[in-house]
Amino acid sequence: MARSATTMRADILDSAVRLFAAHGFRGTSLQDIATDAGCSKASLLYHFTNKDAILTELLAPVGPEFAALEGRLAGLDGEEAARAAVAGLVDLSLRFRLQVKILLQDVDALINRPELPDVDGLTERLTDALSGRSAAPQARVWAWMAMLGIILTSAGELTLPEETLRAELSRGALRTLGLQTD
Amino acid sequence: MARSATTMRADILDSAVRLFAAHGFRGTSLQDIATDAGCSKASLLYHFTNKDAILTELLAPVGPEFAALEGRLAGLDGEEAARAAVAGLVDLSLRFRLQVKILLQDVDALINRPELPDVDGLTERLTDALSGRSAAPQARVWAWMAMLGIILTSAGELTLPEETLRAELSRGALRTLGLQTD
DNA sequence: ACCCTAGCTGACCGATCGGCCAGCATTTGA
DNA sequence: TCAAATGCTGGCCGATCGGTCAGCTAGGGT
Repeated sequence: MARSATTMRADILDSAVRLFAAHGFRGTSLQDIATDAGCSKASLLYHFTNKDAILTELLAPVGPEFAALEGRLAGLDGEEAARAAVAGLVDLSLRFRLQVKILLQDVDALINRPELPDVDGLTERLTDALSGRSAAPQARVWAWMAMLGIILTSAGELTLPEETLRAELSRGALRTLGLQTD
Repeated sequence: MARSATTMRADILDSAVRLFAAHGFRGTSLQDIATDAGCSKASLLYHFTNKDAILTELLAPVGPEFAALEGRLAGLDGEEAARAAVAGLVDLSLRFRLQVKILLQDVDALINRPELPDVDGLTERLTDALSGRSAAPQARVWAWMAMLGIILTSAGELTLPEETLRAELSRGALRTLGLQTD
């Protein structure tokens, strides 16, 4: 027994999340993950029932976090809700950069997974919060959520310190949404 | 001879651009394209040397258009350049929605193709145009270019009339870049 | 009438994919 | 000490991938 089951699973997930983010889910083979994790392909399938289960598990922590954010937003209204949503989503996206990238790459195939947050619900809540501010709040919400996702995935090109990135993302989001920034 | 060579090539490209945009380059097989185009897989490879050649050809019109835009921007400075870039990129992205979606889905694998525009050059030019306006203009440029791309690909969710979309995209971009909007 | 050629196809190929399984090696508990 | 359980692996399977090829069919030029 080289590594404990817990360690092995963690190593596999670490390799998988990096490779999925770099080359996409379809573009990463089980052999790629195995090589990166330093074990055999068969060993992967001993610890995980199949390739999909690996994806499910590494996305698992994302869902509850988004749900919690949505719960927090439920008690707020209008501009207050929008500002809280911006702060929350920027924070979550920074903490789950690789997962966000994976989601965006195969968004059409992954969007309806049960373990993922209800993006439609979040979008709707944001749209409601901003209603009356524009003829097309829907477009703005989509716009900055998209911006948020992609910019976080440009890790290679964007070599900004995390604090600068966080500030710029929040400012850009608030501006896009038509809210005043300090 | 069922269809002329010209018609057949056009039909194949039409099927391919839609399927690549919907399911990604890797997620679309030659058989998928053939079925959609109403011919055999072997017929595809009679008209195109390989799968990659199909992608190359349907992306071909994008490169020169972006190069032309970059040329136009070369004669401008500062805010004027930024506003022209916004208008130009919004226009191009609206005209090449499917191609932009394909590019964004496999951006890491496709970014360095010779037939594609020099995105780095464009980004650099925009960054120059905005220098002095922010501590991190690079982040803003990336942000709204990303936003622009993704928002255009959300065709299913976003059912806004093109004029509204164009106006919202331009306004959002200008705001993100820190420029005033009427 | 003829043939030549352009358009097209089914059958097939090697490579690679996700996944399965019999069995080996190491640790653990009685 | 020894058997059971756990971690792990090489080898194999069927499916599917992109791509090749010999050959069929239908017009068009002479």
